[in-house]
Amino acid sequence: MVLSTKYDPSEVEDKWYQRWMKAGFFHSQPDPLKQPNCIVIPPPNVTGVLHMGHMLNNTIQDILIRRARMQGKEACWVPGTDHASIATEAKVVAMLRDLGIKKSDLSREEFLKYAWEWREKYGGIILEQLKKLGASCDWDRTKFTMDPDYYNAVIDVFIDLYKKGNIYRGLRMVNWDPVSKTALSDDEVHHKDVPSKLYYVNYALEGSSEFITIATVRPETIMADAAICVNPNDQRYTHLQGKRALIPLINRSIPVIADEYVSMDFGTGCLKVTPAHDMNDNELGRKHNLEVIDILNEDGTLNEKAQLFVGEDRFVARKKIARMLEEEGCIEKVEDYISNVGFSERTDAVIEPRLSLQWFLKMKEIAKPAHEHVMNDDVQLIPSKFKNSYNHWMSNVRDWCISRQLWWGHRIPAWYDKAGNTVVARTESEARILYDKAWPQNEEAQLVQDCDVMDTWFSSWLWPMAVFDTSVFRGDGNKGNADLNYYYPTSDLVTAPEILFFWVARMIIAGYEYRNELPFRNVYLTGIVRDKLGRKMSKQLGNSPDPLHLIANFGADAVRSGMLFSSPAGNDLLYDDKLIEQGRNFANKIWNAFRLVKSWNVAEFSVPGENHVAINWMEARFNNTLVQLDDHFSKFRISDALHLVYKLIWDDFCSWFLEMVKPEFGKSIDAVTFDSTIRLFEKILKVLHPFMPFITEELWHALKAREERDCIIIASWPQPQSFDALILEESGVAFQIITEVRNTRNAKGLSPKDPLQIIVTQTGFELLNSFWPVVKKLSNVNAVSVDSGIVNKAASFIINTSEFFIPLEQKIDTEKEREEILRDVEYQRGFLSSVEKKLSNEKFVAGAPPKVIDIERKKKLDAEIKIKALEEKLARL
RNA sequence: GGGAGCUUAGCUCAGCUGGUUCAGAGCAUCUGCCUUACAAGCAGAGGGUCGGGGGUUCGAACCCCUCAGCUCCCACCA
Repeated sequence: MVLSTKYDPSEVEDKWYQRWMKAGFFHSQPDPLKQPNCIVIPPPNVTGVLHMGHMLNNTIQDILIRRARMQGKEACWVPGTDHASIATEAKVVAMLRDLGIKKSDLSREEFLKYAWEWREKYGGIILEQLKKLGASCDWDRTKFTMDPDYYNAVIDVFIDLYKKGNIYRGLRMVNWDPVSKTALSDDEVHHKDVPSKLYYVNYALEGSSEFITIATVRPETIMADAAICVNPNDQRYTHLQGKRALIPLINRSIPVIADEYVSMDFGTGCLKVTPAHDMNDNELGRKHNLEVIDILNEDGTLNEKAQLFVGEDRFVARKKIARMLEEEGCIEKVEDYISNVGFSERTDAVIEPRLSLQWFLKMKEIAKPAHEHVMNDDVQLIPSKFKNSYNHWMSNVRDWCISRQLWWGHRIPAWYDKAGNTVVARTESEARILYDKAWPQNEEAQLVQDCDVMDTWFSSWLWPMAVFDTSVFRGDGNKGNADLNYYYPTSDLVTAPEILFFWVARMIIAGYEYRNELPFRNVYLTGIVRDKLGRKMSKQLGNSPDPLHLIANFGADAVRSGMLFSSPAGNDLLYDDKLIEQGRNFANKIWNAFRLVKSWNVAEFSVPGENHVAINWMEARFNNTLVQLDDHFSKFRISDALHLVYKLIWDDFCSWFLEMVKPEFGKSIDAVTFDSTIRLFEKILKVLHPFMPFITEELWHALKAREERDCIIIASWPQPQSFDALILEESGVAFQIITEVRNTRNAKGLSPKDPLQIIVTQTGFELLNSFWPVVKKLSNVNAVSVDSGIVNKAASFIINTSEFFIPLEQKIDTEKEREEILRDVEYQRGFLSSVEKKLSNEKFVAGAPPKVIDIERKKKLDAEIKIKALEEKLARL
């Protein structure tokens, strides 16, 4: 069979993925004889499509899980999707809009029906895409955060935390979108600078002719004012504290209070406090027990409490009020001002800070164990620099607003009567029982369930436990099922640093709350994938390549390794097509190494002869690399690990080893060398497998005939074996000589085909030991002679103080030679003098460790010998 | 405004406890090669005052101070 010189991944990849699935290699179940190694996937949005961030993330997880599997651990990678309430609901709303259906025209049940249909249709796409990448997930365990049992678990947790007194309902400022009439999370609000006006408004001081002037960009909110506030250290206003002022136009009396929050150098140093319509004012109001006067309707128009312009839109009202204030003479002046305004990501409406009833989880107590166990490294963050921001966040943790004004999600299990009496229960009938017990006199009262759903993170924070067992959250002392007890705590979590607080911290909190245990031991935080301009790759910007196209064009192996070439933990990955090409080229290199080996004729009864050195050397090199490789893995230096394997294959195996043992054209290879080569090739494929699963599996089978289930995916990870360090040292010398000879050829314009001669002293010969045959073969020297004498008319080079000569009668340019040697001597002298200076420094000799001094002495000696040799060489010319 | 981090070759980054060839790797560039596995390749080469300045030390890319520039997170000044 003629094999193409180009590796074609297209058929190979699908074929092997199917076979792995069919053989059940991804499947896992508790095995007491094996060590569990579990990763739960950060569940992608159910409506999502694969982007480059997912690719990187999941490649790393797959690498970890495949290596664990090969190490004989019970490797379990649990996949799944997140219902992503906000994102999904937005998509469904948009889809309905295209159909001419408004969400407001639908009942909750009707809307959810559409949402579930949508989920059925598109929810599995992203998981199918992961398969293309080669993700070796245990697909039988696929979980969705709104699976019925998962749904109930989330409800159970809400009820449990409510019973414990950790969940409460309260008024809070939210980002209100007056167009879609819903609260938004902070992430959905974008701040923009907009030119606006700063109005200086005079408030009359009660019982005085004096005025207080405040500065505001929102004069329409003066009717909601609850106080005027000055800085207590502001001597201009000391006399005002404790007095009262009158709101212009409506003449309502408000107190003048003092708080250091007010900056003295902004505006006039007097602040109007409007607790209902500003986040900071609200805090201030709470601190000073101010009245909250909400003058806005949910659509952004003014209500009766405003007294003026009732029913007018806030922006219309602003202009009218400003004019009215002007007419009344209450405006001191108006300045142009750039104000930072929040806009809705979805409707682009100006966000209105608005008070509303929301559910909260008290965080301070519940977060304590999660805080401690990260700080003491029970849960290890990689890279550890994230501990700092984790610490900062956990030290200042605020109560978590867990309700959202949406329909798609886990509905809050709270029921209210008309008076606002509240019961929390799993079902309406349970709620009824609780209610009747608590308010027996209200038998006839209607109970209505809360309309809101819970924050998405309030379900995904249970993920590492809930994927195995959703029954442990009932608070009935359930100790969990066999899977949970076996796989939990999981081993590693791989995710993006952006959600360290949203998700990771909360999973740790839930882990300690419901299992008194950490959810995972290591958190590997990947970087963000950016384009060449440093922008985050996103669908909106359209700057992200389609991962599936990349896989189709280059192969999953190439995409995986390409991304990994340049992505240290916690550092952003600057995406470049070049990276993927590098991955593809790498796959091709391996393919061609295979083609070479495949082409060999094996002579059955021959002896390895001189190939012994090559085989021993490659074994040593492999084992040496393996030790470093395992070390990199233990520290999650995945990119470094790949670089190591890359070098092992490209440089050591292909450039050196295969060239060493490659038979001359037309000749056959001896059986021992051939078998050793196959064995080494297998080992190399094994350590590459986690990174490039497809090509390694393909070649594993192409190298030799195998049993049905003898696949590399479950082959054993090689154990490092002791190796001959000396042989690596000797090879270093040999490789230097080969390079020098090649250089000489380059410099003298000689073809690699022209055989050369090397003459060397006895000490030089000993340096090489068994590597002479290798040198002869790879540098194409046909003879090596040992001579203690000096060779004239020769190119020469010095390695470890021994001089090597290549006789080249005609080709020597004495002048050029002399210049080069002089330059070298000069360098060596400079080096020597710096070493001597160091050694003659008493403080150095007294202070430095003996090891370091010995090294310096040796450097001195070597330099002296080298200079002597160079000078002799010079004399000869 | 609060917090964290970064600055090393043209680019992306390693450099672990201050001490061997420690100034590195990959990519890119340049030179010569279609040599019988691979031009998606082979053999070589050049390229850096380790952001600036100061200090500690026998010794600093690494520790301290300072200045400059960049990035991220949190809170966003009426």
